[in-house]
Amino acid sequence: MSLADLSNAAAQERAGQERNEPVYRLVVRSIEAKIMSGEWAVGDRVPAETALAAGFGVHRSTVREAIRVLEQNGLVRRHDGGKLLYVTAPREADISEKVTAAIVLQEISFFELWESMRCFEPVLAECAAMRIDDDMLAALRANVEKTKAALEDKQSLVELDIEFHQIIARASRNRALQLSREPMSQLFYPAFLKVFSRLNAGERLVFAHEKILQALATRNSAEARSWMDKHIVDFRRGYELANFDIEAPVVWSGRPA
Amino acid sequence: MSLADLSNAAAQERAGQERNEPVYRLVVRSIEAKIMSGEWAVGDRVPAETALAAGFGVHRSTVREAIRVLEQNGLVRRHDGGKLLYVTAPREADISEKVTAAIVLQEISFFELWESMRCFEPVLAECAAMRIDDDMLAALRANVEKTKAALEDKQSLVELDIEFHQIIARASRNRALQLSREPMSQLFYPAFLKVFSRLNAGERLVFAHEKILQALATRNSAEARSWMDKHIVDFRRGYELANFDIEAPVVWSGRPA
DNA sequence: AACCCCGGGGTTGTCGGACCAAAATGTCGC
DNA sequence: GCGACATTTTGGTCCGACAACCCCGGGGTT
Repeated sequence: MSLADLSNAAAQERAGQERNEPVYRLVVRSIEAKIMSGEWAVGDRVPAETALAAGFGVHRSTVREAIRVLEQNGLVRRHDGGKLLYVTAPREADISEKVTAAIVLQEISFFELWESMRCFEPVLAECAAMRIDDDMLAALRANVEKTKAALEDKQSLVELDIEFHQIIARASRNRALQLSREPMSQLFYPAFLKVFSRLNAGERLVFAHEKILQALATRNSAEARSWMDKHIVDFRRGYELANFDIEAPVVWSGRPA
Repeated sequence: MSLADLSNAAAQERAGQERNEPVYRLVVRSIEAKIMSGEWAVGDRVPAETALAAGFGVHRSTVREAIRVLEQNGLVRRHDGGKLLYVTAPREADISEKVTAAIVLQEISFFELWESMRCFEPVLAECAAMRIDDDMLAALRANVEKTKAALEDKQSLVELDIEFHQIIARASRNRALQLSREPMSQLFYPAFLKVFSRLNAGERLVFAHEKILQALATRNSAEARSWMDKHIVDFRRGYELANFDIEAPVVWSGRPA
């Protein structure tokens, strides 16, 4: 870190598009670049605010605003309960909230969400069939058993369903797809609760999950994909049967635990 | 906005999980809640920093840190060149950078990215076939014509390819899928440049694009999907033929224009 | 040697106040 | 009605300060 960094960024700016970029944003970009380029590796400790301020030749308040931005982007983080700041790779959760907010505020329809899930889930199942390991298979089996035992408890049913799909997503071993799916599922599955409250679809759900599990256990990716697709299509029918408007914007149901 | 807001948030916190949450975060949550609940509608002007500080009973610096967070989340924004802050719904671009950073720093492999694109693009093409309008069809035709004329200029070829897929994504009229695809494509298509530099694949690209365009024009969603799938699979072959390691982590190639 | 307690130093969170440039707004003359 | 000019807001940055708290190492105990 040095004084030159800001001048560099400023020069790049002059040649570029926007003039008069605030200093705190220059600081953000400067630090961002250090992290993305690997100069500051994940796990490294970030210098103290005062040190950064001195290094960049700006006031600590300015540095603090930059840090808030980086923190929000998940590029730096303080270990639970601690004060010290470390470089870190953004996590699912960092992204997920933001995508969730975007979907809600853009008033994206439930149909769009469903269509996305119909895009993701079958592919994830297909990938999972090829790559799932015994641990995850065991977890899935346990999940299905618990689901069978919870046919009466709508709330648990929904939670178990979410878990079922989450395990499959993990088993796909494709972090990019997981990243995309996570926020969707966050908004999608709560709709399950509404549907289950009106319909008695527990049996259908267990049936589908069993079929999918079986396909995964035998590493039959085509079957896994096909059953998952049926499962998702089936859910849409349930949604409409329960008399919900599929074109209505997705709604936001509070914070997670 | 009132003094009560922070006490509410603080109370919620005491009952909740984390103790000692910083005030600026309470301010964030408070404003966030106002926006998500619709109390502050999209398009409304956000009060001045001094007003907010007075309202919440905190120092202006504290409010500013909160604003940086909200700004980063895309919940508030200042209209181009202006100073005033307005409530707004997060946009693609807000999300996109963050996901991009996450993918790079998590060292996600190009294979995972490719698999994601193979998940998205065919579905997007399928949806587009059902919903594309004449304007977008015209835009696609123009794009393909320009591509034919630019067979020698690798750089333009890549840009036109990106545009081609972007138009289709828009034509799908599924904003949720677009949201997911955007960051992937941002990292994916730059790889095109590397491939095109080593292979002379312009003809194949134009051929595929023409087939896809034709399917879209005739609203044949099955064909659109199938050709797009071939197109993506084909790209992977090119990537390997050009002797790139498909398991290597995705790399970050600077800022967009 | 391993462990726990403790206190000083480092770091963050928050505050008060101040200045300037640029944007926003109001005013006036045409 | 509409532009040019004067005035008020507003955001960006800085200075300096202080308390609470974490961090880490030293010293004592087992």
